[in-house]
Amino acid sequence: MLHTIPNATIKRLALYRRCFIELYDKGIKRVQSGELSQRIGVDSATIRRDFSYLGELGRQGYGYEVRTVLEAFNNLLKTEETQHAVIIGIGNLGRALLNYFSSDKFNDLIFKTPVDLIAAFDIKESLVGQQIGNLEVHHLSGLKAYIEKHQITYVILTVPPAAAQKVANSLEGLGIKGILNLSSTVINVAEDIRVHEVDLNMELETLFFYVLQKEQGKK
Amino acid sequence: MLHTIPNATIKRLALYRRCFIELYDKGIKRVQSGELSQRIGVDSATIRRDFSYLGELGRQGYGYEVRTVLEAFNNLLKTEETQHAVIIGIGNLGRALLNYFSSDKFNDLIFKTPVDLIAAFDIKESLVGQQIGNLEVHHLSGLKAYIEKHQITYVILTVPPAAAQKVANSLEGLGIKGILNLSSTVINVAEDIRVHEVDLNMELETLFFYVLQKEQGKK
DNA sequence: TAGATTGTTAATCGATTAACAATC
DNA sequence: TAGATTGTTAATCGATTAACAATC
Repeated sequence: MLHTIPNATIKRLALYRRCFIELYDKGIKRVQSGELSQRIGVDSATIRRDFSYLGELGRQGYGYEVRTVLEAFNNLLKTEETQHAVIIGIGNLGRALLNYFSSDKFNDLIFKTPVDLIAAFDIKESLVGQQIGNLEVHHLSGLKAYIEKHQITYVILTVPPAAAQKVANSLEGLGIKGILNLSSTVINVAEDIRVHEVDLNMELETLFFYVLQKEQGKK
Repeated sequence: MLHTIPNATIKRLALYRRCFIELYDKGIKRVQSGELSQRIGVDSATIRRDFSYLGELGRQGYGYEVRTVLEAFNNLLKTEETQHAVIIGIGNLGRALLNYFSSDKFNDLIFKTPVDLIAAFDIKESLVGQQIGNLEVHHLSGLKAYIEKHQITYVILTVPPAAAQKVANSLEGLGIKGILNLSSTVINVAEDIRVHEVDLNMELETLFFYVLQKEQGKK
């Protein structure tokens, strides 16, 4: 096992894990790199190479034990302190994410969730106090105190674009490690906070550019 | 101008376009590659190289005219027939996307939208006939007829994971070019349909893996 | 052992970027 | 013209993958 995982591999880890959770759910006990390749569309040599960064997970002439690989992922996800997250902005997108993440069904050896979502925030008075998913909505004014008290390290940002930078500013210096930014605008924060941006508008446009390119290739 | 745009460039095009729309909104008339680099975190040489695939957009010693670049993007987005999309699955995520895409504010020279979202589908009888955003919800049973009648080429898929493959199957052979798959599961469709997958759960996990890696690098 | 698939080597491919000539 | 920044060349870097030795 080498100890620096390349960026290209990191980007595929979540895909691998989801695939193995699906296999586990289906009761499939082992799988080979060639079969995985077909399922997820990644070259089998790339898969073997990627897995080798996580340890020697397979057995020659046999393949990979589903359970062994899932446990390797959980070891990777295991951290000294539990990681807590809050979500800010309870519009439709915020609600969708609350439903994904607040279902506390899995937290055992196989299905450890990397981050526990424990609270929701919004500026709208009418939402404050409501229960959505299984979390209570707090007012944005209490954000800083909450983050400090509960040692929050991750933030899911689903506020409108115009509010994003202001909220992002208020997150600095509180020990936040990462922001999943779904606000459709770039935010600037201190270097020590990792921002991962997803813009669904851009995703549709990227799909469109790919199709366009493919069509032009034909001519 | 070269005529095959590399994959790495295609993945950045939407980011560039969004940035230029923001600049235009702010009334900024020109911009240089170095300044762009700071805004979006892409090396200035990469930006110049990427732009050169779209034509000679800049002027030496001057930079890029914001309007000129936006027009170049719109030429790229311009297609012989208008591209229509439907959204399938009107849960919270579906609603969030409806609000993004059904606002028909922009469709001029500067802000051409690549795809027009024109209808929504769900299997729930209670939603059918309702107006969400500015679109009407149809019953899923009418999907095939609708796609054929209105020459739909793009589908935004926001159904639960368990329903995704079945819906995807029903989309084959109808002229669909691309699917934006937000259903949190891999779908298998014919080769001629491009699938672009976004899983918000995986995105959070990827952020977590990046932070983990960064922390381990420190030790 | 024989058969099969992993883990890894080495070659190939594509993407990034430093550096600078072209040129506005 | 002088100054500046693009567009592009060429070098570097990182990712992919064919091929196979290691080994279960």
